[in-house]
Amino acid sequence: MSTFLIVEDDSLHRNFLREVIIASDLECTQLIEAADGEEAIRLVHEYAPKGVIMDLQMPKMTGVQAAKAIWAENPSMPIVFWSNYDDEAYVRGITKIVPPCATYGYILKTSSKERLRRSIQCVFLEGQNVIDREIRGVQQRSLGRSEGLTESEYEALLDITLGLTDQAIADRRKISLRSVQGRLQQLYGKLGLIEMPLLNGGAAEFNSRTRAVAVALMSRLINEKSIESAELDYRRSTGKES
Amino acid sequence: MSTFLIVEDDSLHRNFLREVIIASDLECTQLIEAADGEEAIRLVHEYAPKGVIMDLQMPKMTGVQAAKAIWAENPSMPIVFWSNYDDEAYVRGITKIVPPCATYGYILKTSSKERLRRSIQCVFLEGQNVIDREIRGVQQRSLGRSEGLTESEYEALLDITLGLTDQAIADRRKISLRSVQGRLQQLYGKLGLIEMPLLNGGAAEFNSRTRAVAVALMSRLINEKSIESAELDYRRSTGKES
DNA sequence: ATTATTTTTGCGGTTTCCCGCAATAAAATA
DNA sequence: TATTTTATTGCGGGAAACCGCAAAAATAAT
Repeated sequence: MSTFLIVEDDSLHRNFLREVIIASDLECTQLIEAADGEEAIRLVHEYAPKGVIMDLQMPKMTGVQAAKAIWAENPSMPIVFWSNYDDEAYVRGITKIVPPCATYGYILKTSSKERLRRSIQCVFLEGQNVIDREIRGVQQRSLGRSEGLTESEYEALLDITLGLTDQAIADRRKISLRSVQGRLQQLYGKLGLIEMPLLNGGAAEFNSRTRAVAVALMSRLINEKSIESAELDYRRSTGKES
Repeated sequence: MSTFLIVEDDSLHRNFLREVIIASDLECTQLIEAADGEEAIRLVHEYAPKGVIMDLQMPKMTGVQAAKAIWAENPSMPIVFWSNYDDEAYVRGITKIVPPCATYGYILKTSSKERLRRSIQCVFLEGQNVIDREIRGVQQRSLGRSEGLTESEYEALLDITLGLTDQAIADRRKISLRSVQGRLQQLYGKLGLIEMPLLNGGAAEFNSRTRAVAVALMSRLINEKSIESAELDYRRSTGKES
């Protein structure tokens, strides 16, 4: 007997997933459902399902975080991520935490029912990793003329997005003040903030720091969820008040 | 004969809406659908439906913008917004553009089928305005100890979110540099940025400017979509390159 | 081991931001 | 109209941020 877990907050989508799984020729004898990450973790614990299929965007806890928790206990658990977005923030988050032995899939919600069904079969039956083509593009998408961001730069981006000062970042990352500024400089360059030739002799139009956040947000390098988890992360690493 | 228009990018939700409308005892003889704002505007033009029901979050164009365009030509068109979010950014956007003579509804996607059906009937049959209770809360929700933001302050918030410098804001809004800073000061206060007593004698932990953006984002005062439309707005008001 | 390449760091100077104090100007209220 | 309240502006100083230049340190490549 095999159990599968659906993690998805929208009930319409949950029903849809249920249908697809039933139609997938998995020998699925039990189907359990969770509406958010915490519940998912609990249910995995309790039922030890054969596989999980989950939305990335959920209340309380990102799918990425939930997956991390699940994999922490159960590194080989197959997980299919079914998401609306091709945000770099998500993809980066996942590829960073997927254990070598785990099989997983990343399917966009715009995919057809057929494609989703096939992908589910590939992951849960064949143990293959399946990543939608559109996503693979994101994995090494270059932003404008430059290549993607370094881990350091991405970190710095999150830090300024949180509103930290240079000094605070320096303390946190254990590097000098000037290094922080160096990384930011690098970041600004890659985000294409420095090219404006300042046509009119007037003052600068943009503040690099805040503009960087805006650009990153608009080009989906980061998103609201990633800000929230960065915030939690920061809180945990400093004052331990929840 | 009466026509209704569904505007929604997610096909599952579109099907759901179709079902509900059909079950609503509207004398609906024709049901047309659009997957994004532009298409919606076109279809309204072409079919002159009796009413529109639309998602707020869509590709290319926010529901708010689409509604604005529709109401510009057809100020009395009844529109039901069906949205995932109770973001202040959306609510503020809508209440700013709804014409006095228009009837509209704002229903959350978490509402039950029944409630949605009833709401649709109220709007399209009875010409009532229907706003989910959870939303009404947002309309004058107070942020922390303070009341909501002024229009000026909200504007300023968007401006710094875009990454504009104080000077650029001053130019744009036709006020002095110092006024901009005054408004920001006000904003920082309302966002609760100034209370940290700076426990350790160390340097400031947060940069007010960027921190304000982070806080606003996390408390849903603004969202990604509102940034994007603010960006367009700004571009249009200055260099007119698209 | 040696040579490239990248990162980190320091110095110094300019710009921008942050904000208290206080005088107008404008708007709301009595 | 008189009075309160609120918003705008100027002044001024201290704190961050921004950034070019260039040396030292750490990494990667040959």
